[in-house]
Amino acid sequence: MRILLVEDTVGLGEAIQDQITAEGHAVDWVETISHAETSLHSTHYDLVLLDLMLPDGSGIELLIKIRKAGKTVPVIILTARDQISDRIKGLNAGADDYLIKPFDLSELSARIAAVSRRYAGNPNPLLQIGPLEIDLSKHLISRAGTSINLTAREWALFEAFIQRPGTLISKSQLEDHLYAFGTEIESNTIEVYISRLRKKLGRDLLETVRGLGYRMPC
Amino acid sequence: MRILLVEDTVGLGEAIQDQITAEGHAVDWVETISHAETSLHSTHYDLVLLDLMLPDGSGIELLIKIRKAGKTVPVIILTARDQISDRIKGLNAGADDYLIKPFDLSELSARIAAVSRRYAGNPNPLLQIGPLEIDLSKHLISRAGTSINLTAREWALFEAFIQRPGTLISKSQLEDHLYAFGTEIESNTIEVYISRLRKKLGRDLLETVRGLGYRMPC
DNA sequence: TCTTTCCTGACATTAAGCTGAAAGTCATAT
DNA sequence: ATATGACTTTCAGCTTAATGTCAGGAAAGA
Repeated sequence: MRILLVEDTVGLGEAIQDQITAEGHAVDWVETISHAETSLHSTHYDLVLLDLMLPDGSGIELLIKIRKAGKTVPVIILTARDQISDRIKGLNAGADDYLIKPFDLSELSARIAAVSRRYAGNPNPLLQIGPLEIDLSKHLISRAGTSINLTAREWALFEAFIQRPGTLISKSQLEDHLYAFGTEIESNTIEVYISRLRKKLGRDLLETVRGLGYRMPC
Repeated sequence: MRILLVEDTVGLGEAIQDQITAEGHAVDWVETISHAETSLHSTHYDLVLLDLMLPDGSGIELLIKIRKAGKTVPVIILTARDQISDRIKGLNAGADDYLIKPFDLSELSARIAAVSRRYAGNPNPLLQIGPLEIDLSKHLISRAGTSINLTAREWALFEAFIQRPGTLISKSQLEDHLYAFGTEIESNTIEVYISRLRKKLGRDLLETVRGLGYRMPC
């Protein structure tokens, strides 16, 4: 895989570069948004690692530009813990995953591996679950030809089930999947979103296992 | 295997870390409950080694939290000899094994090996018991293709038998398995649940040993 | 037979989950 | 700036399922 790393903290940038290189990927490391744009124009990347605090602007802007240009390259955002609201913005803007700084390099490797499995393996994975057709890379769902729109949160929740079909997933696991570390949820948000997903995608898409969690039948 | 070591005695922590690392496992060593929680949130562990006397509380509390969150990660408790009553609490809270300090490092290795055989060996254990197929990780039971739903309590009880097939298990042991330390049961609840399990899973699944307990034939 | 232990249907109570709607956030257009 | 609309979160009332208890009957052992 060829990876573009956009990060202006030199020490962290080097560490990430070393790690990824050691795993056999090709890394281009740039420190500004403008350099990143240049690189993205001239080269095809399989993955972008994007810091949000950059000298010439916010990484979010770059992400938005990338998506507006119709590029589907997966983007993983690297963000500091105190900018959790960025997470939402990023999800809305089309990020694929998040890492909260400081993070473990092995954690980064795992996410990269996940992305490479999800995308590189089959460039346009079309899942079929029941009557639903799901295009993971484009965040599109359709049933019988008509497309269904999910909001960022709804998609994030749905994704948790897609990744582990048939598996029982507890509410706290779902919270971990939806919310950045440290975010406290003090209501039945998960239940509400389960309800919305069912309404949009079909009542029998998600099975309740009372007291334990939810499961999407394979 | 990736192992989380929660231990605040520096000397002991180092010794354990060295030993485990030498055996090829990955160890994350933290010294407080709050750090342990952080790590558990961000990373998947195959095993937790948990000291009970920690600067910011008792390891038991952490263990209870882990189990309440529905996580089944195996936990081995490291405790001093004079806190044996903790042993009871720990077992009730869902610990998998115990080591009394001071312990031999080779003893620790043996326990870790046992756990790794039990869990990591078959990541998706599919048990076959009589006509039943049991997928432990997915909490699924099926007989002749049709799936059977168990409630949380029923599953917990069934689990006790799965873990020790062929073994005679007394009613009080089953109560210990089902109920948190301190919960008093003043009725024939266990009998009722045995009855319910038999109804759902088959009459001859569980054998009554009058006056002593129950046994699941292997 | 008598006693003890166990089984199981029924039921009140409690807990978990569902969902419409209000309130709060944020992004974009005016 | 302000308004608008989309999305998110919380709340409250409701529905449904699980739980623990009891009681009467069945089975086992003496």
